[in-house]
Amino acid sequence: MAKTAEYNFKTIETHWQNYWEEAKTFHAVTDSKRAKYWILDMFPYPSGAGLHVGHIEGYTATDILGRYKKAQGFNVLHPMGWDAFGLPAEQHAIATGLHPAINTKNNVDNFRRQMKRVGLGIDWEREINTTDPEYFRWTQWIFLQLFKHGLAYVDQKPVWWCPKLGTVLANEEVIDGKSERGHYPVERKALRQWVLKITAYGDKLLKGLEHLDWPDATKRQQKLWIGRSEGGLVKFNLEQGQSLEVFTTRPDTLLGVSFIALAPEHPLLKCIVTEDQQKAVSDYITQVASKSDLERTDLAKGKSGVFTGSYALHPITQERIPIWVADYVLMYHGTGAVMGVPAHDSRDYEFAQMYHLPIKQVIASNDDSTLPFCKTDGTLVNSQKFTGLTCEAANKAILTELESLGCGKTMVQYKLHDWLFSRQRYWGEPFPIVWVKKSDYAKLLACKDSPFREFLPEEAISYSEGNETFCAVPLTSQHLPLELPKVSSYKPAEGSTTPLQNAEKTWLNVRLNIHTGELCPEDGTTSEGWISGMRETNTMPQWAGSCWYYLRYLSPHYKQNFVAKEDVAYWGTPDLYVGGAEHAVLHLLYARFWHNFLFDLGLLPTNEPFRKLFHPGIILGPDGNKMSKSLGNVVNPNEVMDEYGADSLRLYEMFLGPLEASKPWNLQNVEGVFRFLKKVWREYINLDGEISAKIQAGFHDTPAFEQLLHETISKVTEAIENLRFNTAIAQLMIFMNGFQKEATVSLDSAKKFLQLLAPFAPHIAEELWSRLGENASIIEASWPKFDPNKCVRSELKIVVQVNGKVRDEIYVNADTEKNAILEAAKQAPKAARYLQSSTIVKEIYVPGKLVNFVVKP
RNA sequence: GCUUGAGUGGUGAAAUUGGCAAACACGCCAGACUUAGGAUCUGGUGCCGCGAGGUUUAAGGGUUCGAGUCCCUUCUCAAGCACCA
Repeated sequence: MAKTAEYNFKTIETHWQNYWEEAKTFHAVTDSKRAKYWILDMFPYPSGAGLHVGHIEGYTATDILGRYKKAQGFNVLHPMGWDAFGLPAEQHAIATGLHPAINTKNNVDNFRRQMKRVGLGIDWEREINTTDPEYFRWTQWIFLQLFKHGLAYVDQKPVWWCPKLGTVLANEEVIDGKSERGHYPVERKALRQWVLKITAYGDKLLKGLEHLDWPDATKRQQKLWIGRSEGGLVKFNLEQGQSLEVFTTRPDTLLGVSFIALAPEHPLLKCIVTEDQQKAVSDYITQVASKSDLERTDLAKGKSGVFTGSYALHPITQERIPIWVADYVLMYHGTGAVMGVPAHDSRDYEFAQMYHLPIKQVIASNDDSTLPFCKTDGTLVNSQKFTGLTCEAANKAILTELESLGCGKTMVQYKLHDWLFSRQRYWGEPFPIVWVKKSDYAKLLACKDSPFREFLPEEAISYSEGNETFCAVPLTSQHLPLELPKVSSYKPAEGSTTPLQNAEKTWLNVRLNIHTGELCPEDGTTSEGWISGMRETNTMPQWAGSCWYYLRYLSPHYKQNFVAKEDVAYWGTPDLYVGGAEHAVLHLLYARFWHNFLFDLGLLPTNEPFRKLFHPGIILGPDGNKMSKSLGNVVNPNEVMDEYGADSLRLYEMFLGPLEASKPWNLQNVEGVFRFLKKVWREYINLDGEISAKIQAGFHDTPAFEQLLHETISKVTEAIENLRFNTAIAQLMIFMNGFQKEATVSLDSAKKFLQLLAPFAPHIAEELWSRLGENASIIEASWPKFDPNKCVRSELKIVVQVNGKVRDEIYVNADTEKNAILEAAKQAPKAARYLQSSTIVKEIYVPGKLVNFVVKP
């Protein structure tokens, strides 16, 4: 390349980006002899809008760390991929008729090009894409493992349905009664859906959190989301014979029960409402049903309810307890019924007051017993033989009593629900499942060596329609990947719910040979060993592919398994995971679930995927609001790169503020970092395009400059380790200001500075490095070593305070004794003025820093 | 409402265990070099005051020789949760 005199970032940046690609600078190879460092970014959804400034913030941060670790001698793995299934590509397909794969490929190409333009040191040979059949082959395979082990099932319970998106959503995807994507209203609807039994991992997911180096807020959020609560299940017999169960965390308050409240959706209501209450109850249920869930859970409104006319019998006292229906009881939590203890639960108290139900205090405390008394640090009163026990003791005693009466047991309840795992979309992984009639399933069960037994669960997964029961047959490894069929439309047809039902009949209806494992389109013929079935037409949610993508980076081309044993043995799990906090109870929970599960199968060496997690803050629009199209405050990073270059963009984003802070985009500051880079260039390259004469090989730097260099090495190193890139850049600027003031600087120091700069502004660093005569990439050179001896000062500055106020400063030799320093401090002219007419009552000396005289007038 | 964070110049922000508040940068002011400056360099820039000096980390109180940092109260903002029995 021509050695220009100007800082021509365009030429430089293109040149070094090509160099890294050709030299495979960032290609990582499994090498058990070297220490590894694996940095993981949350992979992006390749949207049509291209890379935005938030992506660049996180990816630059990890790139800086990766380049730094590489210079430190680590075998660094910094891969990238695409979370490419999802709604926008599908909507684009609906609008244009173009297959989503085409749109996805264009977007991916654009994202990759932009990432290269930012200068990210990515190992592109490990690029993965969740929509690649060779990738989702293993997503489907892991699903089948879950299926085989009884962790995937179908259910008809009411689920969140979003009419606008035309699909069901998981609990975690519903925020304040609206869809996470698009903020559309959702409603409850009963549909047959696939569900993953994440609750089976509730305890493991909770316990596993303890040892993770994650932001506290994120751990707390997951903990609350899992919402483990211990308590008891209490059975109340009804007067007329049936029984109902309630879950309670407070068995100690059992003797204070004065009513029972059922959720309006509770199935028992159909048969227990007495005749004279029939109309009131049904009117009430209709009224509640017309409200959205949001309205129902709105705290601003009071509680309401209606008496059913029926009574339950208290399991211990045999008292008659009225049964009510009340909207504050939620069907989807616990048993959908609660025991009302007004004296010790604020909601029950409010309800009892409103309907004049008895309030029986059964717990009292010495210092405060105003009702409702909801704390658990009291003792029991009015509770027969349990009176006098502490709450804790009573919880156990009452549960034991209930158990012996056969109407109670201890129980752990989770707020976490099983994970709704199917979507009514086209652009997702098809389920490798075929539904067959129960009678045909029996044939399969009878065939002991059927290939279809590979993923067959112990208990059949089935659903009924009319008089027929259908059972789920898992495809075998041989059938994977099950690719998406061509469809006539990406929208569900009238009367159907899924787009895949638009596929050819030859895809939808198939025949299986239970002996050979063969699978072919249905042709209406029957012969021995063949059974007929229908494909599952739901697809998996976008979270599926992101549940295990990080593992695929380790063996992206491996055919025999989702990851190669030797690769995962070497790389383990990421040393650092960087990505947005918005996935706290979505991706970060789901991926932990899958990883824990795969660990339990013995397929992974560790149970937790992400030991260390960091959330970069959101970059806000210039107006301080979240960037959004509707506010028109979305900024385009390309414009900055056009005008100032990628190195400036990187420095700018890192210099905006602490990485974890939300901070507004403030383009004025880009000038500062651009000037800094121009200054670096000018100091190294003279007007003829040659190395500046100021940089001299073999020159001995002044001690002060050497000290500045080593302070800079120390501060930059520490700042990178702690991801405090803004302060690292400030220190680089301080160094450069000092550099500028020197008449001559050693070649050695000039090189060391470039090495410190290289992770942040890699293009200019590489360019100057090579102009200084180096042949290899700057990142191959080992990171400068900090020498504390260079920073030892012979003279110390001691601040002199009087009564805590700074009055003067003195300079002393580093080896001066304490008493001599105190004496010198007293002599300091400005300080002496304040000491003259007073008596010193105390002298404080902080070694090497300050002296404080406490005086009295 | 509950939980958890945070609040420092005109702006983005710095500040090891409590030890010189405002580093670095933007902006602004003045100057130098220039035909020119959106290039570059030099100096200044928290607030009050001509000055000596005083004063300042949301507000108030406390602990301490000493508090941006620790404790208490209040206010504001952000995030999360929101009838979870």
